[in-house]
Amino acid sequence: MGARIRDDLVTAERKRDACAACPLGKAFDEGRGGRCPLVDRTRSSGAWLHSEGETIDKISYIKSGLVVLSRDTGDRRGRGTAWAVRRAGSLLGIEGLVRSTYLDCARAVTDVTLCSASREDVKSWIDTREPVARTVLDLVLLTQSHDAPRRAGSEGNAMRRVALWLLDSAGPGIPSTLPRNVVAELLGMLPETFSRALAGLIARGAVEADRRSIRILSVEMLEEIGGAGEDAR
Amino acid sequence: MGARIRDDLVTAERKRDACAACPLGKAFDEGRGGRCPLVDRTRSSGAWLHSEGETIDKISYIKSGLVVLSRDTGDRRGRGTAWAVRRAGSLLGIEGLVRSTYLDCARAVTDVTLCSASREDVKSWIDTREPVARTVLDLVLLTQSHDAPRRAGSEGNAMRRVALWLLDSAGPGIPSTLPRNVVAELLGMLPETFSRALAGLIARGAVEADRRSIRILSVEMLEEIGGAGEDAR
DNA sequence: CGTCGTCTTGATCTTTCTCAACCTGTGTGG
DNA sequence: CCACACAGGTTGAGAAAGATCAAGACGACG
Repeated sequence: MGARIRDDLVTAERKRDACAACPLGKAFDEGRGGRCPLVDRTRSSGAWLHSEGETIDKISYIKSGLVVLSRDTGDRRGRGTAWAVRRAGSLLGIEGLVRSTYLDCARAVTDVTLCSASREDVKSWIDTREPVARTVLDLVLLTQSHDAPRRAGSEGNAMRRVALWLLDSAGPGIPSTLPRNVVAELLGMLPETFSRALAGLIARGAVEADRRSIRILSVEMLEEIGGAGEDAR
Repeated sequence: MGARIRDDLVTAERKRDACAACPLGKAFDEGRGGRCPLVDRTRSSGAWLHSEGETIDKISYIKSGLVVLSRDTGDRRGRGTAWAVRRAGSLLGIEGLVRSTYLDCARAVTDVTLCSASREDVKSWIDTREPVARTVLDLVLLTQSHDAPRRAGSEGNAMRRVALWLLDSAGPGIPSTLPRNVVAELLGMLPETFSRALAGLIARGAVEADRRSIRILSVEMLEEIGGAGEDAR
C-alpha cells in the first residue's frame, strides 16, 4: 500500500510538471493556481479519435504525435478526404466552443498523447479563467497559420505540388512519419500519382527515398521545380 | 458651426448604435462601458485591402460586403490563388495577434464596410477587456467552420464540385455577387472549366443562369449530381 | 457607337485518374 | 523457421477529364 501511495504522489507531481510545460496549464494556473482539468490519454497509431458529425464530447490538446483531419466532401471513401495535419501544440475539437458536432474526422497517424476534458468543462473553464480564452485564441490562430490552403489541380502539376510540399514540411519530419497514401490525399492526388511524381523527383536527383522516408538532396532543385511557371507569364 | 456640432453628435450616436449591434462592440462594453476603438471605413468593390506578407497594420471586422482571400502558392498569377470568402461578421487580419505579417491577400468583391483598428490597439484591447478574447475566439472558430477544405481534382469532376458549391452557397447570395472567374478559382478550376460545368448543369435543367446570376431550379437534381459516385463502390 | 473586360464556345493536347498486375516488407500461424 | 496472407507501395497501359490556346459573344461604360 505504501507503494501505491507513492505512485499516486509521483503521478500528481508528474501532472504538475507536465501542466507547467503546457500553455493551457500555464494559463490556467495564472492568478489562482489549481489543477488543470485536462487529463492525459494516449492513442496508438491508426486509431480514429472522432468522426465528423459526431457529438463533441471531448476537447483535446495534442501533447505529442500527429493527427490527420479529414472531412467528408460528399465523397466516396467512407471517411472523407484528408485535408490537414495537426501536431503537438494544436487543439482538437475546439469547434466545440461554437457548435455541438465535430467538423472533421480525426485519425492518429503516429502514437499520440492527448490532454482532454469534456466540452462542458472546457467551456466553463474558459469563461471563468480569463487568460485561458486568450491562450486558446492564440493556439487556434497559430494552427490556422500553418494550414496552407489546399492546392488544386489547376495550381501546378503533381511534381510541382510534391516539391512544394517537401519544402514546406521537410523540417518537422513529416515525410518520414506520414504514410505515403495520406500525403497523397493531403496533396489532392492519388497514391499512384504521388508515387510517379516522387519517382520523377528522384530521377532528377532532387530527393532520395526508400519505402518509408524521403530525404531532400537539393533544396535549390526543389525550389526550381516548385517555382516553375511562376514567372512564365 | 451649430450644424457641425449636431453632425458630430449624430455621428457619435450612430457609432454607439452600430457598436451595440456588433459582437465586438458589445464585448467591449461589457463591464466597463466606453467606446470601442474600432472605426468604420469603406472600400469599394475591387479594392485590395492588403497583401500577403505585408506588415499587419490594421485588424478589421467586416460589417458588410464580401472579401476574397487569396494566397500565393508559389504560383503564376501575381496575386495568388483565391481560397476563401469572408463575409459580414468575420475578422480580417486577426492573425496579427500571433504574427506580424498578413497571411493572405484580401480583395473586396463587393463594396465593403469594415470596422478597423491598429494591430497594437486590438492587442492591448484584448488583453485588458476580458470578454473580448472570448468573443474573438468565437468569431474565429465560426469563420473556420464555414471554410470548406478546398476540393481537389480527385474529389469529383468539375460539374460535381459546382453542384456542391451551389448547394452550399445558394442561400447567402454569393452566386449573384461573386465574379464567375473568382468562383472558378475558389473551386480550383479554370474559368473555362467552370463555364462548361455550369453549361452542363443548365443543359440538365438543374439551374438557370445569365451572365451575372445563377438560379437553382432543382435542389434535388443538384444533390443527385453532387452525390454521384458517393455510393458507387 | 466603339472599346474593354468578362464570359463562353470550340479544338487539341497534356495530365491525371482508373484499372490491373506486381513488388516488398511485416506480421501470423503452423 | 518457413510459408503465407496482407497492406502499402510501385509500375504500366488505356481512357477520361481538365488545361491550354484561340476566337468569338455579350454586356457595361464612356
